[in-house]
Amino acid sequence: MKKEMDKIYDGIKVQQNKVKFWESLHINEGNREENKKKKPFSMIVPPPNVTGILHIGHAKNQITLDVVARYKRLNNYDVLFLPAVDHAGIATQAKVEEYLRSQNKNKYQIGREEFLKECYKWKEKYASYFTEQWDALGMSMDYTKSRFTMDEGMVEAVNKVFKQLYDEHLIYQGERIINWDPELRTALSNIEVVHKETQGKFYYFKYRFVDNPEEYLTIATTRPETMFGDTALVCNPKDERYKDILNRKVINPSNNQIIPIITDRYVDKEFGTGMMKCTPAHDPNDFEIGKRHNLPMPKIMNLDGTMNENCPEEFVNMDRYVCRQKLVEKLRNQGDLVKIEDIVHQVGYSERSDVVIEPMLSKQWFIKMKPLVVDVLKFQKTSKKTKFLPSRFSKIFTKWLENTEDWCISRQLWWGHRIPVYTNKETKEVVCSTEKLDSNLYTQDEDVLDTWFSSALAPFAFLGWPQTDELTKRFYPLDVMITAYDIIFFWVAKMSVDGVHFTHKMPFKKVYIHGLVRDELGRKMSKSLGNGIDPFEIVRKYGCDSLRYVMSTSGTPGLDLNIGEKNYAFANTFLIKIWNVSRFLINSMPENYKVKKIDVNSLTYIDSYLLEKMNHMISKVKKNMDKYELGIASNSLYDFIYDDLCSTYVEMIKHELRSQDENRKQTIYSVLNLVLKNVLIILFPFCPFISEEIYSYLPQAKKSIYFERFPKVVKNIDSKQAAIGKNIIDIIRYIRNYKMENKLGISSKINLNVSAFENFKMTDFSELLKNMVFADSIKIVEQSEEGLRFFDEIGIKIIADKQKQDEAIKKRIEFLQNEIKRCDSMLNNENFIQRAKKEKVELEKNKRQKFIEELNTYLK
RNA sequence: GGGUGUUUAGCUCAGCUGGGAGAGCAUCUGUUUGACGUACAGAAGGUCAUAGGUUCGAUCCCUAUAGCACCCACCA
Repeated sequence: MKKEMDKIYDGIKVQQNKVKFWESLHINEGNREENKKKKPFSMIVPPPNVTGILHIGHAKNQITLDVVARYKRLNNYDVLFLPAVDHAGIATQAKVEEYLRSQNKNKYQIGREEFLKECYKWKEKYASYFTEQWDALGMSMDYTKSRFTMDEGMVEAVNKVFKQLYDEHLIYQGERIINWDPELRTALSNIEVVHKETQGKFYYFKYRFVDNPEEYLTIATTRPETMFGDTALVCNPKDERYKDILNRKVINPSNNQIIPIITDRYVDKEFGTGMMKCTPAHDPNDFEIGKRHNLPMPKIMNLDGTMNENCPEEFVNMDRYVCRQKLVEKLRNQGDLVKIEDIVHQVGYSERSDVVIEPMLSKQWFIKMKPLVVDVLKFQKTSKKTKFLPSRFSKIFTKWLENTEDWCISRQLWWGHRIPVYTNKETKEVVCSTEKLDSNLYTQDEDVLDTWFSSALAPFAFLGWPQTDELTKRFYPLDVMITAYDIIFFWVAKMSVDGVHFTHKMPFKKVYIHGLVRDELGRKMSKSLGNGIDPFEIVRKYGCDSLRYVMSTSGTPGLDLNIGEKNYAFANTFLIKIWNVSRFLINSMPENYKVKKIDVNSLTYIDSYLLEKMNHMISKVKKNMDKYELGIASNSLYDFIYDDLCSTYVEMIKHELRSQDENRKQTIYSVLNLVLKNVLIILFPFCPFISEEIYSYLPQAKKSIYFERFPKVVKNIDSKQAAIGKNIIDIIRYIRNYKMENKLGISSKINLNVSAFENFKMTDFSELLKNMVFADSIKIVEQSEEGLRFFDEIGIKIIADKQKQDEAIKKRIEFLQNEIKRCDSMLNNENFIQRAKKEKVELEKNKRQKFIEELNTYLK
């Protein structure tokens, strides 16, 4: 009993059980014994944070990866496609703390050990959510090798890397100005700070001279509360205006302390009054000045953003912004406020907590980036460099590396890789050790490492480094890293640095950068706008394939893509179309149809035409898939299915399928079977569920479409036959158009005069035209017959209403005359003849010749 | 302040070695309800941001200008 396809395409039903089915075939697993002779291909998933739910950006990224993985498998590669999740220090800790608060607890009450247990619980819970979500996206990753950035192997890798960098003096501890997040109470690296234009105020205060309080300097600041930490006023040494007052001292109006006036080249004479205040412990530039001049560096703020005991008593423990207001008020009352101006300036915010960052002097761990970066830059100048797609990102990448500063890697968190540095309790000796040291003798550094410290090791550590080289030998460097442009600096750059330093290779051969997903109006998706699209909502509505089709095929590499409901509906319509045509074709084939190879000699004109179109499509898809141009690739598939297969070919062979001509039908079956199979295989990487489902109804299908290989072109197609097929299609279009223009009605009967070359298969042709354009009778005439319209060698004359026909001919003549004029103007241009490509000139000449010939037939 | 991208049909976007402007949606007109949640056939709609330049020829290459977007940067 033949299995019947459902009448109606149900994207949700179609995907049922398939993920499990594929898993049972072990085809997603890399490096299996039976595949070791194949060429390797490797990718890792940019690990999402364990904090929760995959959003549309993840969907875009991960589906793109998956399309590539499936495509490579079809091309007989042994694909290693490795899933991972990131422990995401700050983000996860914030979530767990939030949870604790809901239980009326906090981390200090339960202690570090208990807190970490909570974090692990959290991680377990969300890591399993990810598997569910990945299944819903149809991901074909190798779960037997999945990794977590804090699993045992990663701990070993992180410690090894840390120790080596430490021993090489590339990791150091230093007292420097860092970005402090008062909300999360941790240091942040520079790239975790987002600068935003913010409405602020410029406050001007009087710094009075000690020797004459009536005389003062006007100093501007945007952060008055930092005045408590002022230890000098500074001007440029070349500033003539101030050269006479340099030996005098001024009173800091906020705390009445006496501070000197110094000079430093940093100060810009032209800016403001040319005199600025210097707060070494709370501003990176002031810090540098302070160091140069040995200024005291009092800190005036607590770690939670409140004022500390170095401030006048009335301000101690006051929030920084409350303090700002109170202080300004106080100074106004004292008569030390000159004016307040509104300004818009750039203010740094924490990427995570969105509070204003406080630059603060603090002891932290840093990686010395310069020497590491130099090696990467050297690599990028050789042939072993990593190629970026689109290539402009290569410039962005190197530019960032050239300008990067030391990386602050310590975080004052509990959740993460603890810094493997220990202090001997007695001798105070400091040691870095990859092994945990006895806590009776040593105390370990309290801080943990920046999350990106571990994810930077992903390309080789996920493959087993340093424990085993089984995978790295075969799959490292990774073939491609696919990611959005927003984490080039966070991740791609750091992976490159560690990759080059620890493996002496760039960790990936190619980096494919895609854009961010936005809404139809090009706006970022955000909670406050309520314009976000949950990818799983789409999956529930249309099924996974529609989402996958949109995510992998819309947009251009490197550019953002604007997507709305319409796109998904469009994709769904396409899938419905494929479903229906497949159902029709499969049902048209006889039960137990035995697949036969195509016999090139038995093909009709339109068979050849279709197969040649298919060949084009196959090569175009392959070419573009290999360039990661998924959108262009899928477009050619789309066009082929809609135009060539459905609208043209299937319409043309319908009547033949109903005929009694068994030989002809056998030929059609063999063509249809091949074309349909190829279409499904090519569609498979994009929309695996529907492809697998329909495939299973094909005669003599394999167990899974996975066991098919990417289609090859059909050889020995007679391109002359195909060209005639094209002529016939044009003739049909011409006749239909003629009817439209002459208001004849599409099914009105017409008569035709036809002239063709000697071996033209007239019966095929007339049969086809009867069915396609209701040609009642077809009369064969000589080439010289009056009024023939030529399609290459086939001449057509429509016999209908004489007057209307004359009009049509008149129009045609006009058109031809214009075309000839155009050709002439080109061909009469000597420059064109001399300098244009020969083929182009030839082409124009031939065109002209044809036009003239046709025109002559009318003018006779 | 520096840098990058972008500007093509009403909307969202293609246009990959410079050689007669394309798709989807939306609009309109036909035809069709025996693969198709309709589909098919067709129409309309564009000085390809603007101004120069290179070229026999420019949507495509170069220069400048403008709008939009993004990235980087310590200007008090």
